[in-house]
Amino acid sequence: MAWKIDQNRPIYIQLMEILESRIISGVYKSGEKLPSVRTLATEASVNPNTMQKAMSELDRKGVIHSNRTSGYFVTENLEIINTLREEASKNIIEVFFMNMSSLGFSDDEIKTRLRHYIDNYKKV
Amino acid sequence: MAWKIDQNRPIYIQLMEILESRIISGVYKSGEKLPSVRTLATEASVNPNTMQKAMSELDRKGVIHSNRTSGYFVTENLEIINTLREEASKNIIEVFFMNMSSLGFSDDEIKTRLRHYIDNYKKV
Amino acid sequence: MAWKIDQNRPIYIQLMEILESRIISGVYKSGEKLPSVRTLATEASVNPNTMQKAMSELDRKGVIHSNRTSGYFVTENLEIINTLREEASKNIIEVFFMNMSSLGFSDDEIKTRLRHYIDNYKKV
Amino acid sequence: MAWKIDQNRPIYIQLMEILESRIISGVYKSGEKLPSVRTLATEASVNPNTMQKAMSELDRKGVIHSNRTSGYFVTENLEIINTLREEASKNIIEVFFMNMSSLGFSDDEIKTRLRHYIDNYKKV
DNA sequence: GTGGTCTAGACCACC
DNA sequence: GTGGTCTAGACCACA
Repeated sequence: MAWKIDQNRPIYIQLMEILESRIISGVYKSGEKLPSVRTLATEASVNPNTMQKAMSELDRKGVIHSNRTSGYFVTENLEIINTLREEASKNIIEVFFMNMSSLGFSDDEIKTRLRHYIDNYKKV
Repeated sequence: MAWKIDQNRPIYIQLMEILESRIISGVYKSGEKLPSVRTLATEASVNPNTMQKAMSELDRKGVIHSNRTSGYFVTENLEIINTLREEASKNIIEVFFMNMSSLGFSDDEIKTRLRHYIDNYKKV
Repeated sequence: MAWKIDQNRPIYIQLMEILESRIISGVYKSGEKLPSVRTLATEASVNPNTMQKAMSELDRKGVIHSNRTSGYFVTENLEIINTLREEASKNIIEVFFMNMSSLGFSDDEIKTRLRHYIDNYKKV
Repeated sequence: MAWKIDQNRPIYIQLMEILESRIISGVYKSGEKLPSVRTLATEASVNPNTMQKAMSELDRKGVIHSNRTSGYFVTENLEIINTLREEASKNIIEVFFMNMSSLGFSDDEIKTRLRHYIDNYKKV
């Protein structure tokens, strides 16, 4: 996922989401060192202070931790990462059902269409 | 769906999408008169010309048609509306699988989580 | 033919053309009385003086003649009408060939297409 | 054909017609680059937006296509150009017969006069 | 320099 | 009042 920022929502929140998704997907693996705040800020075209805020929030959540002098590291606690993973999954699924409902699809229709899609495109 | 416009994509395209989703979901029903171009433009906070362009494109697609002096009407051709509906459905489902995949979920994991979600929240 | 006036050419010339075409086609028959200048001017939405000029020019050409007090009449001389007819015919044919030529059609192509059209739409 | 615009019909439609006739007649050949929107607009003394509309409609019809940054090009699809050519031809012929009929010429008279004209002016 | 999009403001025909 | 068209002027991404 690229650094696509929506100006209408707090930027540091969006930075957190992107970093979390990279951790979930394994771009940044458990125990690995993250790029420096300055590097990430440049990459994302945001102020380093904003990136710093995002990372200290992630630190507070236990997702990453700093070694004071040597930068940020992804947590070694796999349970935390797993929780992120579950939350992200549930969130995407909820948004999916919401999108379908808002177009007037009933739960049954959604299930039918899902099954149809899986049978045609995700066949084993 | 409100008139939430992303400035990075052509506005008239997004207006078309929003109007289509309203037709799909039945906010504007087959054969019904739409609000006037000017009214919709004001609602969406865009220039009337931009809304006009969106609507004439929808006209060209056959989704709506104009009666010159009496406004725009949703097509009576239910097949066209149904096609829109099918496309929208497929699109949402594809985005859903793409989002899950980009977080590292395998097709099997996605199915499992879907089933779990349905069993817990969409039980009959 | 209606009173369709092109503002770029002299109006009285166009009025003459329209009146002549009505005589050629028999709307106004040989020997018949024409509507009054004032009536025709109103019909055509032009100044009565302009219509008057058109008609006195037609008078000069011998196509119509005035009885001083009782208005204008189409000439009884069928040869004059016939000449008009021949000229109009030739003119339309010339414009036709010019139009085709200006689109790049050779004389042979034009003939072929004419024959094809006649065979399909003007069969006896 | 010059840029002769009739103010009573939509200008962009007439621009389309003129551009099409230039393509049919080979002024702009298949695959060739057209002058820029702005250049053509200046030539025709119309607003660039109006010319833009004409050209994007021609794009939609498949007659020309744009390379975004390098301008518009005439389609390489000769079939499309040929279709334009056939339609234009048929249209001119129909107008010709209509004009003759409206002057009171019967189909047989039209044929006779055509033959006469061809024999005298278009002899091989 | 190219096409593409958008806004602002105006005028038209139609009913 | 409706949609439709046009002009003027501006900004953008792309190469």
